[in-house]
Amino acid sequence: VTATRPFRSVAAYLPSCVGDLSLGIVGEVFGCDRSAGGLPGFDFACCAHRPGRVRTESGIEVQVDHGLDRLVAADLVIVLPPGYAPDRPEPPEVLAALREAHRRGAIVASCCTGAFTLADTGLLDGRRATTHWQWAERFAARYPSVTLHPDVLYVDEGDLLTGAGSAAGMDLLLHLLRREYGAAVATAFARHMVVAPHRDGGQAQFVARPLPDGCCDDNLSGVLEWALANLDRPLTVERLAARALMSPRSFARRFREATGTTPAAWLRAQRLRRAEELLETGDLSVEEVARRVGFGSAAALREHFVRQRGVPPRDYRRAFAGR
DNA sequence: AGTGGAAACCGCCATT
DNA sequence: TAAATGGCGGTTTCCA
Repeated sequence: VTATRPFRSVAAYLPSCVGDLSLGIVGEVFGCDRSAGGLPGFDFACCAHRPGRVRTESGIEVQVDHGLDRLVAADLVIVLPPGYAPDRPEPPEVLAALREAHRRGAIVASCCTGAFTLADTGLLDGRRATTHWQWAERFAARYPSVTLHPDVLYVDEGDLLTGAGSAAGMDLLLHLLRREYGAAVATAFARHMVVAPHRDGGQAQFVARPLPDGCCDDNLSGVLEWALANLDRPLTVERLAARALMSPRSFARRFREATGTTPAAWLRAQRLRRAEELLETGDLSVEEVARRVGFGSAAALREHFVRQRGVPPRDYRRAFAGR
């Protein structure tokens, strides 16, 4: 995982009746040339079992020029979901092509119920995965050897990634871009598409559970924003809870409901993310970076950085220096 | 690398 | 009665 060269050749697999939004997202990210803005360009292809016309879920006809051979040759394969219930598997040749692409070193990702296709290949056995919450129960029953995480936005298993609902495909792709090309590139893509630069993979699929009574302005999100703006300060659960006008116990509970993680883990992730940006763009010393993002010492930053990224901060900076 | 103190996490449970 | 709350304490994790 440490030394993967960024992917360049991207293939999307379109089942019949492909979901419009998933297709649109991968097209928007990989199919549109943004190299004028200094962003990486991709060799993007839509692939189907057989080249020809494919109708999307909403009835739009798409001309698909490529077949499975192009899919096998890609660095990154994205399995799109069919618009119908994922009851019948894709043709065996498709599953074989996905396995072959993976064997050749490709990253294979799925959106939404595309996870069913991915699971049908057997590649997900013994791995963690997610899918749309609506199909989680059926998925778990059909693929007992896959560890399903039904309530996260996406799951990164390195060479295999699965995204939840179709819009979470956006989060999945931004995460991939961040992983392979760095925070600056991912943020630039996000800015282009005018979406939030990053939602963490562990974030709950139900981010804002609508409350029936009038109390829709829960101050949790406000506190999170405040925390982001004051990352360099020592932020304890107790202090955050006080700011949210809750007891620490309730705050922790509501926090998990809303974000899927714990306050400390979330804070750590945000701090690491900010550190990545500073390392990529500025030339601050590692000590200074650690101070600015709220780590008590450079050693603490280094340790967490290595744990999450696999490389120490200096190497990370050097790897992205030329971009 | 090891370590001691502090913070965080989470199940449990009484209370509202 | 069902659901939310928040305190308690055992265990884990963090960090200087």
